[in-house]
Amino acid sequence: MFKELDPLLHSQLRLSIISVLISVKDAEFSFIREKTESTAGNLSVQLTKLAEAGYIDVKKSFRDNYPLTTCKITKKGIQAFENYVENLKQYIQPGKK
Amino acid sequence: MFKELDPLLHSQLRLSIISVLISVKDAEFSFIREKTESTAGNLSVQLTKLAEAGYIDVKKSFRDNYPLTTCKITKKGIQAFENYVENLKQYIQPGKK
DNA sequence: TTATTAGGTTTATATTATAAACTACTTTAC
DNA sequence: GTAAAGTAGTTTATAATATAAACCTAATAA
Repeated sequence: MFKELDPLLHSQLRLSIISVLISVKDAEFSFIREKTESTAGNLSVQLTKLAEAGYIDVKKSFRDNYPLTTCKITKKGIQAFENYVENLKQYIQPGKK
Repeated sequence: MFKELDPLLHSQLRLSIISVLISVKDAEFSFIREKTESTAGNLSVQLTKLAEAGYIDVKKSFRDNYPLTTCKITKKGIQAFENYVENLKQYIQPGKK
């Protein structure tokens, strides 16, 4: 009856991250942090998980001598997100086919 | 930016339960168990949580000598569900204001 | 040169979800 | 009438997650 909700996406913070990344080319750590209003530690952990799953690519570089982490959603990530949203509809549109 | 997702509803099983209850007058434990494909233990725990939050009413009776647990969503539960769905849209409809 | 800030990561703790074990009966078969 | 199996759950223990606190390294400012 109910399709499984990808546990990696069914988390408020990770879903926020993907939601932010889906509509931009890429995003910096601090930008994602502001948008999602998360702590750096939590964000770091969740970005790592999403990266390990292949949902995002994380690029580490330097800018003005400081480390800079940039994230970009992958095709797999987009696919997973779209699938998640599709499955979720079963839950939130009761009665609909 | 992102509104908080009610942690009580942002759980696959509890969301399934509410999703089932929202479209029926009431439902028996075993019916919910079948629809949600959950184990009895897990279901019992999650029903208790939803009841403690006032999202559902749980009625215990007997039928044919066996215990019978019947659940019904409350106004508060409906409200919470509608609110949850509304907030969730921010996450899954990127770009839409 | 030590104090503060940037930009994170790692580790520890608290919270959740899930599964396994248990309770309290009832029915069926011997 | 009593042992075995089934119904309908609850409780407890364990595994998985999320979050926060502490830490790290290097850069800049005082």
